[in-house]
Order: sequence, then C-alpha cells, then structure tokens
Amino acid sequence: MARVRLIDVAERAQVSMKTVSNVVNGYAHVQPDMRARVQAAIDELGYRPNLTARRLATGRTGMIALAMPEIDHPYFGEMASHLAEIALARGYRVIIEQTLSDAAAEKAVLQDREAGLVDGVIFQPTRMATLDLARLHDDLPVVLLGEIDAPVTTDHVMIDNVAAAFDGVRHLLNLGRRRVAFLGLVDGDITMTNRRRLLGYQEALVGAGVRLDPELVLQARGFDSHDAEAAVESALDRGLDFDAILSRDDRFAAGALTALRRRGIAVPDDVAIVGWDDSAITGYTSPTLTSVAPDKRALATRAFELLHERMHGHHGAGRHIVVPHGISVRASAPGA
Amino acid sequence: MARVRLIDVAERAQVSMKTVSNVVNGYAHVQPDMRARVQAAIDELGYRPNLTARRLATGRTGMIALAMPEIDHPYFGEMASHLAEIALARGYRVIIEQTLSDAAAEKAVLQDREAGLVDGVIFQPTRMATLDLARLHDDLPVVLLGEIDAPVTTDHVMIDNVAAAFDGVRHLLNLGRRRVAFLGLVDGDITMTNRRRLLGYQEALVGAGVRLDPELVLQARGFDSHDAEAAVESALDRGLDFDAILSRDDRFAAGALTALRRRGIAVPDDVAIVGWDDSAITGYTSPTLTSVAPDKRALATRAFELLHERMHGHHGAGRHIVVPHGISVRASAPGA
DNA sequence: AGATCACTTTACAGCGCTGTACATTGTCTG
DNA sequence: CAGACAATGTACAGCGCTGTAAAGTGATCT
Repeated sequence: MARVRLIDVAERAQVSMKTVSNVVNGYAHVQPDMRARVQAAIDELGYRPNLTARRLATGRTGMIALAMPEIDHPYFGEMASHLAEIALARGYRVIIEQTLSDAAAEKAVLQDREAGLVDGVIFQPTRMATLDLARLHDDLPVVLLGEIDAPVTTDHVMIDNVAAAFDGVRHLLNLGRRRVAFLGLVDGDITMTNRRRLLGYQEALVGAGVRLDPELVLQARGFDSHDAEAAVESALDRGLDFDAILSRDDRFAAGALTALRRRGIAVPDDVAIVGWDDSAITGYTSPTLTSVAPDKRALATRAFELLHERMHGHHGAGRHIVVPHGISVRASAPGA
Repeated sequence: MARVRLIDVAERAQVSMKTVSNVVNGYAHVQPDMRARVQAAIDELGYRPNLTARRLATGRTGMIALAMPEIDHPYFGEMASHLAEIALARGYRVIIEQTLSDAAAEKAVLQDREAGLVDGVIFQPTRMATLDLARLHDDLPVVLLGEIDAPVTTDHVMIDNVAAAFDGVRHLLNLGRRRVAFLGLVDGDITMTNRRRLLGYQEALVGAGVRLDPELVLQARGFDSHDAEAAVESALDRGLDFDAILSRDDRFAAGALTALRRRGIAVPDDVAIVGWDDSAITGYTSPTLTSVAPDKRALATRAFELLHERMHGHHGAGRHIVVPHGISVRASAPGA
C-alpha cells in the first residue's frame, strides 16, 4: 500500500493541496466546515505528513543533536534524558550522537554529518581544541557544554568548576579533614576541566591554611572506575597518608571506595569521599556517595534556550552561562 | 553566507549536476580527471550535501529509531550505546526515543512521530498491548526488544527469560541456598517478562525438590531501587526467612543490598543475591553483584540485522530470535 | 448597484537532490 | 572499416511539502 500523500487527500476532499496543508498545520483562517471536510478525508485515508518533505520545504528539521562522549555514562545519560524531555516539550526531537572521545568523531559532529539534518547542536567536546571548534561550525548553531576552553564566539553552559571543587573540599575540611587527595588526573589528559577543579581544590586548602602536598594529587591510567581503584591502591602502597578524597566523577569515587574497602579502610571514618556528578551511582555504593552536584536540569534547560535563540536568528557574541551547583550530602562524607 | 548547493558546484566545474552527484556518492564510472576536477570544485566551495533533500529524492532516511522506556537506565544506556555503534558501522544513524513507559508515547513511536523520519524502528515496549502493536506499524519496519508478548507478525529479539531465571536460581541453589526469594513483581505491572522469569524461578526450585513458598515472591511499589529496598525491609519486618534473592534487575538488587546492610545481614553469607542485566551498577555495589547477563551485544546485533532485512524488503512472518545469556559471577553470589 | 475590504482558497514554483532515459564518446571485433 | 557495445556524461522530471502571489467570496459601506 503506497503512502497517502497530501495530494491524495486534496483530491478526495475536492480542495487544493494548500488547504489540506493549512488544516494539517492548524492554520487559523480555515472555515470550520471546510476544516471538517478536509479532516474527514485525512482520517479516511489515514494521511500522515512526510516529515522529510516538510523539512525540505521549510528548511527546518525540528531536530537537534546532542553529542556526548558516552551515552552509557550515568552523567551523560541523565543529561540526555533531561534534554530530550525539554526539547520535546518545545517541539524538537533529539538525535544522540556518541563521540567516544574520538577527535575525528567530534569533528564529524560539527561537519558534514549534521548537514541539513538538525537545526542545531549541543555538544560536549573533550578532544577538540578551541580553535578547531571555532572554525568548524560555520552556519550551524552550536552550544557547548562542559568546561572546555570554549571559543569566545560560541555559546557555552557550564558550572563554576573552581567554585564547585572549592565547595567539595570545604565540605571535607568542615569534617575536620586536612589531608585531602584529589583523584582526577588521567594520564595524558590535561583538560581545562581538571585544571579548574584542581585550582578550586588548591584554593580551598590554602584558604584554610592547609599546606599543599603535590603527592596528594592522584593520577589514574584511564577513565574507568578500575583505573581509579588502581590509583588509590598504588597511593596506599606507597604509604600516602590521606583522610579524604575529592574525585573527578562518581565512577572514580566508586573505584576509590572499592580500593579502600579491600584495604579495610573505613569510609567515611578513616577517609571521607566526595564524588562528582551526583549521578545515580551515588545511591548504589556503600556507603552512599556524597557528590558535587551540577544542576543538570539547569544545564540542559539553559543550553536548550541558548540554542533555541541561535536557531531563531540570534547572532551576538558567544554567551557563557554559569549554572548553579551544590553538594549532595550522603554517607561517604556526611554533614559536619 | 548561503549554503553551497550541488548546482553551484556543477557550474563551477562546468559539468552537470548529476556528475557532481556521482562524484559525491562515489559512483564507479567517473573518469579520474573528471572526478578530480569536480572534487576540486567541491573543496573550493566547501560543498556539503543536504541530507534532507537526498532523503526526499531517495526515499531512504538512513536513520533508525531506538525507542526505550528510559535512556538513563543503565541497561538501556548500554543497549543504546551498542546499537548506535553497530548502526553507525552499517551507515545508519540512530535517533533515541524515550517513552518513559507511557502508552501514548509508545503509540506515537509507531505512528506519526516517525513518519518519513526513519527507515525503521527498534522498540522495547512496556505498555502497549500485543494487538495494538500489530496494528500500528503498517508499513514501517519494526523489530521488538524485550519479553513482551510480541505479535506473530513482528520480528522480535529476546533472551530466554525462563531459562535465564532458571539459571539464576540454579546458581543460588548450587550455593546451597534453599529459601530463594524473587524480587521483581511491581504493583499493577504483570508483564510477560515477569511471568516468564517467575516460571523459570519456579521450575528451578521444583527441579531441585525445593518446596515453593508464595511468600517468597516479593512485591514492590514502583520501579526505583528504593521501592526494592522497601520491599525487602518489609519482608524482613514480617519475619520472612530467606537466604537468597533473584532480582528483576540490578537496580532492585542494589536496593536489596542496601536494605540488608541496614539490618546487619551479611551478603553473601546470610543472603546471596543475583541481579539481572549485568549492567555497570554491578561493579559499584558492595559486595559486587552477581547478575544474569543477557548478551546485550548480540541483542543489538541481531535486532539490527532483522531490521536491516526488513528495511530492504523482507516481508516474511515475524521471526522470534533468542540470544544467549549467562551469569556474571561476582561477590554477591560467588561461584560454588 | 458598485466599490471596498477582510477573509478564504487556489495555483504553482521551488526546496536540493537522485533516478531515468538518452546522447556522446571511445574501444573492440570480425 | 562498419557495426556493436561498453563506458561516461547530460537533461530533466519528480520526491512531498510549503510559501507566495493571485484569485475568489461574501459582507459591508456609500
């Protein structure tokens, strides 16, 4: 059975195609009886508009792309879920793009792959350099997420990583901890994100009169929780003395928990831990995980708003929006 | 700057549009020098094809939709990740659709929302009845995922839930457990999935000569891990005696762990637990979670293959494919 | 009655691409 | 060297829809 087209409906209802189109699109000035007649034809034939054709005619796709490193990372999963919901409420659909932190894939996101496919892109880059970013999105509206060193020309939504790290460490200091480790550096990955977080970490310690110890900045081999586990074990092996950990994300924090448990070190009594992302993981660990909590809903909302403006012709300079964060206090670093 | 079109390239290279099209699409019979000339024009103008227009002309969209209840559920996140990867390798892109287990949203997936937008849909329904499913996807190729009671006309990929539940319980029985609880029923949600799992659970017990006790089938209020936690606590409150749990998913198992820990019940010594999905959660809990492991990669691969055939004209009866499962043994129910 | 105006509906071009049918060129065969 | 055939390139219709301009329809006013 061939698809029913607009023209089939028009013939059936004895009207022009455009009138059918007007009915389908809820155009105001259509007489009620005419509308009813057309609607009847639509229902009888089971007509449904071809979105691709509509797109070609209007130039709008009604879709936005969300490009992230991994869709099965809890943080990104939650962001995707929020964004899909927000976008849907505003009449947009979301294509989810997985870059796997691959530079080529990230480039592709902004280039040909999106050509004419989406009206805009919300993108969390990890590998692309600032300049490449600036150069690549000629005419495609883009909003960046995360703490990359975003080009000034591009909209960007983030939390204040310095302040968030500061707050996380403060929380630990308030618990009386003085030997706070930073678990977050990954070999060969000196991103802006980490630099900022490290800065906040240092500011908090210095502000509290605690001497900085470079030994306390732990390095992992990769991004998996096992890499964090290994990093913590290795720190313990070399006799590093610490009573708290601020972790780059909840997965790393979970890895740290595992390592500490294996060594019989009590959390939070011996070592308190603050994770990062406030993802669903925080509820599954034992003890549950205190975590730096970016306002994910706000991130998604603001990102969509900025993109929406760009898609509707806004052409100003890049706007850099900071959304709130908090600390979700759970058992691994309880309230003071 | 207006977009560069095919015709602009054609004019620049002094050839017909079709020749440019042939070059862009890698058509074989184009002379090398002609190809070079056209390519040069493409590069100079920075031409990129408009995918929407291509779609309208070819009738193919090159996209498939993946519709699932929640994209931030770890199981679905992993499935989405696999599928995106597989589809990409075969030249398809994936739109991820979140139904939030809403009947209307599920219907929409098969109806107007995807009209002309995607070439096919891979769909994990939870609310839709068999007949609705059968009726709604007239001409849209669809492959179903999960253990719904799929219409015979529709392709369907799943694991053998009876056998998987059987194996999960066997694993617990091999550990010497005899009072095995089933944590999985949710109020007002008597799905086929659960019926099958419950059947496998019963078969395993009966096969081992263990008396069935209806009390051991635990009921939760909702789908959240806290609901599982509450269900287990309530079972403990009423003095239920059990030494093992087979859980409907890993989140529920995590909830059970929390409840047991709070009551000072040792896992796995007092109560062994087997989760379901073998999701990333299994590594974050303490102890780590033994879990029934559907072969997610195989699920995604087979689903895509079936869909691919349908999209290329296959019109036979519904095929119902069973993919392997295993038990990922971890600490919550160690090997015997 | 004719003019005016606001509201409805129509006709048709065109969004950018590819498929089809056909024209052209070059190569090979007997 | 004619004829057959493959390889290569061209012209143009058409995918299904919407935007635009123009035409039609009453109602209201002079």
